[in-house]
Amino acid sequence: MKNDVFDICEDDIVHENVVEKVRSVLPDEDLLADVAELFKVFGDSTRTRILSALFVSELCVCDIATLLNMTKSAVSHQLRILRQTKVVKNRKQGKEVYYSLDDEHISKIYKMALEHLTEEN
Amino acid sequence: MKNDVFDICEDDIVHENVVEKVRSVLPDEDLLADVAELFKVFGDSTRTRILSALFVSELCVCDIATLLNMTKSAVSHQLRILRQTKVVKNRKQGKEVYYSLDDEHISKIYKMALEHLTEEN
DNA sequence: TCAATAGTTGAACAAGTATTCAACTGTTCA
DNA sequence: TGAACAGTTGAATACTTGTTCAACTATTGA
Repeated sequence: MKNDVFDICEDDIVHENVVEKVRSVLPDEDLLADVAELFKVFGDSTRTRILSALFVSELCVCDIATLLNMTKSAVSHQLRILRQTKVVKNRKQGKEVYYSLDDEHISKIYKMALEHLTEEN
Repeated sequence: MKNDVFDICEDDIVHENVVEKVRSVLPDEDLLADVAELFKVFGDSTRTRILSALFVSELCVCDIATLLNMTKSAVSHQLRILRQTKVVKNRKQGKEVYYSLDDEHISKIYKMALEHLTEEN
């Protein structure tokens, strides 16, 4: 049987008081969108590989491409995303561009996730 | 001008010793993929909104749908993802299914991200 | 000055994903 | 028993996104 047109819950069944309580303390929608954007940056294995490399040492694009066995172009595109979100910074020296981590908070979040996945309890 | 066929760095220019050092301490590729998968779950604003609601209180699907102004179907699809990744758990009571947070580590990571975005320094 | 290399960028393509829609299950209650 | 509602699910659609490709800039060194 088909659902009602809007598939919306009935007013007398939803827990109105609970919903209102939650709504009143919920963070701003824009902030939650920012949280999602931040996590999205880490939600790609190419970028997590780049980041874990940069935890060890500053690296140029060529180094990273070699390390990950990817084209410079593909790496550069991902580095742009990491740059725009202030996760990495870069400096130019001659023909080469060196990348390193920019943000300490980000590192902590990332390492916490790694610990979460590696520890057994 | 066109790049060379594979767009790969020249052997004599890449910093071989640095690359080898980094390669030797880099976490396992599968683990880094898991990290990315974990973050991907948080990388959607619908899911971050669901999670921040569940931080406040256990809620049924109908409550969440009302709170987010979404269809039950859309919410249910996202809850499935959160269930499969062990971020939330559920219990059935009568016709209703109640969802709550499952993992304490996850909560810490999430709250750290929120702090990171809200504090100014 | 010009060839060679590092790196960036925009467009195109392919793969992945969130939402919608319709149909379905399971539970309640009259 | 059957109508009503909560919730789930698979397929379709629309949108997003990572990689490739080709062309481009900038710098070095011969």
